Amino acid sequence: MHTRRLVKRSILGSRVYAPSPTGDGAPVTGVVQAVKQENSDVSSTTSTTAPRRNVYTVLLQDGSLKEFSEEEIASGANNQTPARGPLKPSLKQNSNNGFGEGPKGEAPEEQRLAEGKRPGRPLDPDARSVSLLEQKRKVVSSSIDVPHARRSEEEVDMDKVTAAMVLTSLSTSPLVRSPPVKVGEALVGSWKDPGSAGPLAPSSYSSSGGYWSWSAPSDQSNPSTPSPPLSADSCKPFRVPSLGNGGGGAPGPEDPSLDDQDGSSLLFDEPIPRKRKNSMKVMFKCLWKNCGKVLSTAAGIQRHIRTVHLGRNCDSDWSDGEEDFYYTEIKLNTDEGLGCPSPATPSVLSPPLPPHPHPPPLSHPHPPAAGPAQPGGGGGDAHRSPAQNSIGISVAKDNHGGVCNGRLGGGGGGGATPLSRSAPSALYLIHADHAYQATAPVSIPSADSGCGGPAVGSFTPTNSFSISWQSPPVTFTGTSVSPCKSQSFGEQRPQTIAVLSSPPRATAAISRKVRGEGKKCRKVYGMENRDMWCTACRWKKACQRFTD
DNA sequence: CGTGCCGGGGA
DNA sequence: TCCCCGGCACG
Repeated sequence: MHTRRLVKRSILGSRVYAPSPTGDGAPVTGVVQAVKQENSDVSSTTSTTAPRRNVYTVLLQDGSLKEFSEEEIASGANNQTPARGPLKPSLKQNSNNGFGEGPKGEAPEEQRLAEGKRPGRPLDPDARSVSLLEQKRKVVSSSIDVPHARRSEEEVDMDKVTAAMVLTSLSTSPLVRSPPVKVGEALVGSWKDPGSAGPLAPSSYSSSGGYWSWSAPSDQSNPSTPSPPLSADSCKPFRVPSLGNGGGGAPGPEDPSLDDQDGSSLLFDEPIPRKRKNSMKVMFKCLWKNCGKVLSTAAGIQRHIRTVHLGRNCDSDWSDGEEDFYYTEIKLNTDEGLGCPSPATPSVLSPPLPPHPHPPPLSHPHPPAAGPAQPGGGGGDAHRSPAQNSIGISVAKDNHGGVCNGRLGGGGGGGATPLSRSAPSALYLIHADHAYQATAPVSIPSADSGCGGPAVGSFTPTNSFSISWQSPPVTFTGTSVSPCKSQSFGEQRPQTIAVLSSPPRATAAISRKVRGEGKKCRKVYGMENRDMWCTACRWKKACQRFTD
């Protein structure tokens, strides 16, 4: 297919680690500017094992150009990587993964993940995928990095960053669960037999979070559980069957439905106290400061980020995965929350803007505006540095209390780990919307859940949150959360999850928004001028014009 | 009782 | 998506 072409393309511009030119041992990152091949083996481009030597011209951070051999680049950073060729495998992977295909971020991650999880894969050597993963991590984490200032620090945080990164992308790839259902509809039965709970309704995706109850047992306690059918064929099957999207085509319309389905279905894994039609919605929110753009599809948001913020409009195919970090998956109980972006609400914009010492990131002109007070973020143009790091993931939403935040950040108030840093921005955005729900950092009533034991496997952020979000605390209080249903990352390190685990469950401020004291349209204009009201008022919604 | 607004429903 | 309204909580 187009594999080869993609490969070529993706190598240039790739970020790689290279041995420090100064010899101090610290690897540096650079961008591949050119590739030269020194061997005659070039002809056999396809073989991964063929010993051929490439020389990569790498543009280092300091702006200098340097040439490295594959080995150099490899040893520079991937020394713990079990793989052989440092670049080659990854490149191949990239292309295979459909890196440039469309909704990247989606398939690739899960593929890797799936591969990693599934033992005994005959086809692709695990090493390869692993190495890719490794490489990708490095790559992205380096590129995601903010100003150059904090180099060393970054190195330290690399792990967290990368971990979170992976989570991020995972969170946007619901497909990881879908294969079993879609591919093997007939097989479903066999999977759920291990008594892994019946909620799995084969025929309806949206009915329950069957995926999760399925995945857990099969992974942990039920070694005997038959592995998913598609394991036979390594990567591609994932996408094809689940998306029904044929070749690396347009992600477009299909995604939303998938996402939504997945998202919502997962949410209802546990017996939700009540109905509610379509209260949960998975959205993807751009985390660039002042850009609260919310799209319903991962692909969409990625495209948005790529074109608008990263300035990569021309070649929509090309992506190094950076977008993944600039958006977050969020769940909305109702779209209302994020919905009210700008509507003539001067007051909304006026709140004190926190100082933003950040110099605009290279190559992106950013007005010195600040993001926080922006609710819907419908906010204007402002392209800003991404919210410090979008690793907040869907979690972000729950960071209100910040109660637990400290935990993960190591308690450091000023903690500047990428993770903790990510929280604030996201928090702002959401907080603005649900301020009323978040009051003070109240801890969860429950004894063992909540912040106390976020790391406890059973506590899953995204889901439980979304669910408990509006339901009375009571429902949540207990351990209502079922063991395994983190919406976005079933099999993630609890650590990261911990971040999310600061559930919004403020015992207080449950009910409704405090009644606004300020004047509302009704008062201001009176009934007779109803047409002058803001639409919200007209519709008996929370007034948008005179917010408090 | 007036008001703000949530939740839900109709077109 | 736009619009309306029942109904609840608050003051």
